[in-house]
Amino acid sequence: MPPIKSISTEQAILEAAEKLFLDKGYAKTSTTEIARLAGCNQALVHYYYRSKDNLFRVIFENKVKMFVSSLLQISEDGIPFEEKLKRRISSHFDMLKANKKLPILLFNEVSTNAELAQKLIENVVHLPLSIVAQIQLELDDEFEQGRLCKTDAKSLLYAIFSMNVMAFMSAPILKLVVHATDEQFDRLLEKRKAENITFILKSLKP
Amino acid sequence: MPPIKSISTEQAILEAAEKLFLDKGYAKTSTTEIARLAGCNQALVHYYYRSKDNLFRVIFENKVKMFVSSLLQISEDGIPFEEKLKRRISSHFDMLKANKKLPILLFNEVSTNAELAQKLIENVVHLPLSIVAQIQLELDDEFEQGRLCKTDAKSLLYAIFSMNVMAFMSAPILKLVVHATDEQFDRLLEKRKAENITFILKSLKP
DNA sequence: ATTATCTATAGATCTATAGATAATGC
DNA sequence: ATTATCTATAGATCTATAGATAATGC
Repeated sequence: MPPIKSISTEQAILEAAEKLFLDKGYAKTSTTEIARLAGCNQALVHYYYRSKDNLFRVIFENKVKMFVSSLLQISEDGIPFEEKLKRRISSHFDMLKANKKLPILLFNEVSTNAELAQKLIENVVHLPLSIVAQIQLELDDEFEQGRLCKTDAKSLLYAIFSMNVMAFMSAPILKLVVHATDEQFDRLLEKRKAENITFILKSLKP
Repeated sequence: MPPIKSISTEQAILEAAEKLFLDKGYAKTSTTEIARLAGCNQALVHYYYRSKDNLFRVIFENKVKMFVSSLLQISEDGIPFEEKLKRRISSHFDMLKANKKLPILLFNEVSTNAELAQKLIENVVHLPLSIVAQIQLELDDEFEQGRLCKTDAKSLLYAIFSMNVMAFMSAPILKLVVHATDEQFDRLLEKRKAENITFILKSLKP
């Protein structure tokens, strides 16, 4: 059994790497820097994770799943559809808020590293597509009762995903443009969330 | 006067750099590789552009302006508002189609390179904000005539921007997931464009 | 003369590994 | 004995520049 202290170093490397990858991207982060932040020497990074590439994959395979599936959470029953939808948009937005830098990193690495993309995708394709079908059923039901217009579930999810993710992708630019403090920007984000919800709901009106 | 042939090498470096930066991002592209693709030796890259950093800025300052302002083109007069809006969404989408890899590159570099971000922003802040005001006027006018619901111009532009840009950001992932050929994917994109237009217009219904 | 191009190289990385030493578990 | 940690280093970059040579414009 490996002692607790060793697990802690292994973990420290993981956390340092995650922070640095998110801040600076894969290519601009060095294993030397990861080691420094983790408080150990650079050889240990390879001792535990073999290669920089592998370390990246270990960290982000789970994140990718979370990132994509967060939109497809199963929602509670016995709540009006509109309320359920509101909560879905809201919780997706909140997940992003807790992982502000994740979208850019993932999109960038997937698009500049074909091999990595392939490997990440293999583990994500089996997403809960059944939930998309479930949402489509609810949408059709609401449509037949005249409560909203005919809507394609994928289109709807795409719109939610786009608008929510874009809030955080464009944040670094926006921050510079509006010269907001972190607190002010936080309030801006909350406004953004509310607007996204309003906008999506409006698009569903019959 | 510099001879034509020299301008052509200078230009070749520029084009090689643009292609590589778009394909692999800033950090993963080396000046050696740029030179190879441009058909000259690596020292020339620095002879013409001084540093890799500067070369990047030369290329992308204009792109950034184009990227952001493409949504704010002045539209022709004497056309119904809805038609004008359709064209705006469509032409924004088409600009992105002609620069598929630009969004990811820009978002990534801005978020991982604070200094670069600052410099790029300084040149873009003076955007045609008057056009946003103009669009707001038209929206208010349409609202008063009962043709659409009360709508905030910035929110509307944000939605268009988000949904259009996301189509191209998510393309590399989507391509892998659906196993589409380039042609099939192109048709998918056209469908996406139509859906974005439909979705946006629906959200404006009174 | 001036500008463009090349060769060669300094100096700074950076990743990965070999091999020594220390710490831990049995 | 095994696992964790360290030092040291090979080998491969990569950016930027110095200095030589070739091409061009006057």
